[in-house]
Amino acid sequence: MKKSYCPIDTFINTIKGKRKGTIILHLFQGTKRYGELVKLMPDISERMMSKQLKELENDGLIIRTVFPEVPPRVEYSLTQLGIDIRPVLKGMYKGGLLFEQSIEGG
Amino acid sequence: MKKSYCPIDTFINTIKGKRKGTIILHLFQGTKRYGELVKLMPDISERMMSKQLKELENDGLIIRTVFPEVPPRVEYSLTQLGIDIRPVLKGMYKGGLLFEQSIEGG
DNA sequence: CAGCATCCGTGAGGATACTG
DNA sequence: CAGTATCCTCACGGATGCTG
Repeated sequence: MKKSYCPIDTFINTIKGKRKGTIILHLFQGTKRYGELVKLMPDISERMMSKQLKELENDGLIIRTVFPEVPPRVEYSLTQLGIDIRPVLKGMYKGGLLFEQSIEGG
Repeated sequence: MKKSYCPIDTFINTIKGKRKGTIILHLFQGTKRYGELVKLMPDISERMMSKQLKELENDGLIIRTVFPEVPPRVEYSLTQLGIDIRPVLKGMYKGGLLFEQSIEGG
């Protein structure tokens, strides 16, 4: 993650990746396994899912925990930073609903 | 603007364009002329500025008013929809600050 | 003053196949 | 199960110049 000209751009650049917002939204429900996230979001390929997850991890928003089991198990959960932006994400969700209403309304 | 799989993606897709967040932030201060916006954001080219402004207009977030004068004058202001998302944008701004702190903190 | 036209490079993201 | 590797496309955005 790189500092931008304005904090709002820092924020946008961090969460604008493909379906990142939805991934975080799902993690608000609690820790999830990789396969669970894939099933929850059938429209994104596994390549994209792992890319986005890795970026979110690098940006300090989520934690990746590997369990040394067979078959392998990997769980994803939010960091404190990820939890902190929950109200913002909720606001964005509501904002998205507003936008969609304004489409339908013409 | 196109409806997405999840409202939060609708929102992100609408404001993820280059410097759109900052443009809206400036318009919270009140109506601004095209040249004012350009001066406020020297790092983005005029081509980009007019592109972003047009997209924001198409998405129903800002209003473009042309004054039939010589020399020409064009003013940009927020629509009700643009005003409605003010708290969200403010939250994103604060979230961006959090992210930047977490960079500096390591 | 407030743009648009044109050209072009880059990288985000899609499709498919393979692996520890 | 949870990824990675490879290849490819196209639209986002940069640079520059022109116009009503």
